Amino acid sequence: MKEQRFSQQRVRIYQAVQSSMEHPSAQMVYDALRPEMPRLSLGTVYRNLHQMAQEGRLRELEGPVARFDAVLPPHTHIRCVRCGQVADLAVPYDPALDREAGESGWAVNGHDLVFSGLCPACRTEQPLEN
Amino acid sequence: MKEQRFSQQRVRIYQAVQSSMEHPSAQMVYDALRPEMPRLSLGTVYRNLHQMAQEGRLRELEGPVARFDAVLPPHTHIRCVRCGQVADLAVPYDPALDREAGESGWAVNGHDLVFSGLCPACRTEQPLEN
DNA sequence: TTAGGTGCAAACAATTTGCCGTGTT
DNA sequence: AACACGGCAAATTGTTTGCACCTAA
Repeated sequence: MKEQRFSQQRVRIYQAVQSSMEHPSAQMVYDALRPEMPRLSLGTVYRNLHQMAQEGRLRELEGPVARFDAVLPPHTHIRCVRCGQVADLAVPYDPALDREAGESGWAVNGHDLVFSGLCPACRTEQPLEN
Repeated sequence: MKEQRFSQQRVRIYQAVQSSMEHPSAQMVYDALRPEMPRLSLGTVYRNLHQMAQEGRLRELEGPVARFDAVLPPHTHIRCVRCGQVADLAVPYDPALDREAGESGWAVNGHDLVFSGLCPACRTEQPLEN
């Protein structure tokens, strides 16, 4: 793997993910940093998030739009099907399952336990009629 | 909800998902049906898959590219990080977790338990150097 | 007959990439 | 100075949608 440098952009992007409670998407990180880094480009945000995910410095949560988490130990998430919000959830995550899954012929990396539903804000909204 | 008709396309699209072991994507369904339905369009495949998912006749598995499953009872999946293949996995799925998650203030729909790793084919491939 | 469905092409949205000048080491 | 990195804009990819014609009921 290539040598790593510490550009201001990379550092600030990492901090933006780490300091956010909302498991931000690339766009959210971009929006958060733009005020203080007006020349920042969205491509750079994507490049760095993806790179840090590959190095294992960030965790990428997949879905219709990718979210990022600076908390590395695997844990449970819940995603709002209406607004896309992602939050941590205090439901136990069982690493032992990975061993069990290993008997399948696959080389198992790990697993994601992701709930879905309506977040507190969205559940009170009008369900959109049709 | 609107009246449902049974167009040939919808029926064949459903059958294509049901008869496939591979949790096909829209593109895969399209490719599978094209030989026998040369005028089928990819838009129609997307429209029908999405509609049947909303009706609950299909289950949509999200990820970088959406996959569809005709087996409705929730169960465990595993996805290959290299080729994207999705398979069923004989790791127990615990519906009781949904009740537990309900204490969070969210209106919980359910959850997905998705492992990731390398499928038998990909694990023997050269890990791409860099 | 009449709503819902289809094909097609254009529109979109998320993400990736090539190029070339800049900044870190 | 060397090579990784950033900005920018164009390119890709997955998915959705508007419209005019078609078809199941």
